[in-house]
Amino acid sequence: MNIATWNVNSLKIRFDQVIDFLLKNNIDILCLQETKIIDDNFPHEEFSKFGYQSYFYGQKTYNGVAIISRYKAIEVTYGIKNYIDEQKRVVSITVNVNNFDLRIICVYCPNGQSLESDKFKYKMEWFSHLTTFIHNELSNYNHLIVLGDYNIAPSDDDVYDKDIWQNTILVSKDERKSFANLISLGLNDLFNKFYQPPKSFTWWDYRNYSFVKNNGLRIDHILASNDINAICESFNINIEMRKKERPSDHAPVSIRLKLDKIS
DNA sequence: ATGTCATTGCATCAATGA
Repeated sequence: MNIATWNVNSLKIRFDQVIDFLLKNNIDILCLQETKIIDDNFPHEEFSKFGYQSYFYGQKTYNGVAIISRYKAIEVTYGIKNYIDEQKRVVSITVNVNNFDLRIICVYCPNGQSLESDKFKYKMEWFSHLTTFIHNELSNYNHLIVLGDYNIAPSDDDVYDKDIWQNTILVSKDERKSFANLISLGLNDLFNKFYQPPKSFTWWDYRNYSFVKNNGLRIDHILASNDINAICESFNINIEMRKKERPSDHAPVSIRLKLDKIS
């Protein structure tokens, strides 16, 4: 089973690339962020032509998340439970595979803009509510994956230049502490399960020839409970999608699970 | 280089967010 996450920066612009990615990589479940499309305009019929169900939570202009799945959801949750947020950043589904419930939580964390910004306060508050939500979800689901654009580079290894990326948004102590705290609930960053080449990133700024210089950050993550960690057999950053004409500024990130080993 | 890209409003570009 192949599961992926991708900040597409407008589903309208990137729809054909999404289909291409799904089919070429035999993706079963794909989490999307920054769909930037209202629910009335979501192309669920187009996805269904390719055999996928869509679960979406969008708004005008900004944010917007969706899960594209070959498995029909037996449960869908919109947003973070017990947190009123007008920004559409989280959608979750439960699917039943081999008689096990698999919980998929698609997240688009706030960017925060700068450490002095009110948006940074929102980012930290939002992350705290996310952490409470995941804590609760982990007590209900043994097979759980939280994946998406976290807008946090967890360590200095996750930035192309640690002197430039120091005490700024996306790398600050507070953000890294929040991320580590989320992990400590009982999650595994699946990136760390396998050997990865140095300077592996998932996002490159559109400006300054960042991609050709590999001036990137690793801010898109797939976090999973121990039971999922145990059956994960590969982790990949699908960098080829970033090389395409008119790409998203993020590359998709994907994992493969060995379902016959699920327990 | 604050160097790109996508969206919106009311526009044939400026403002905004990332």
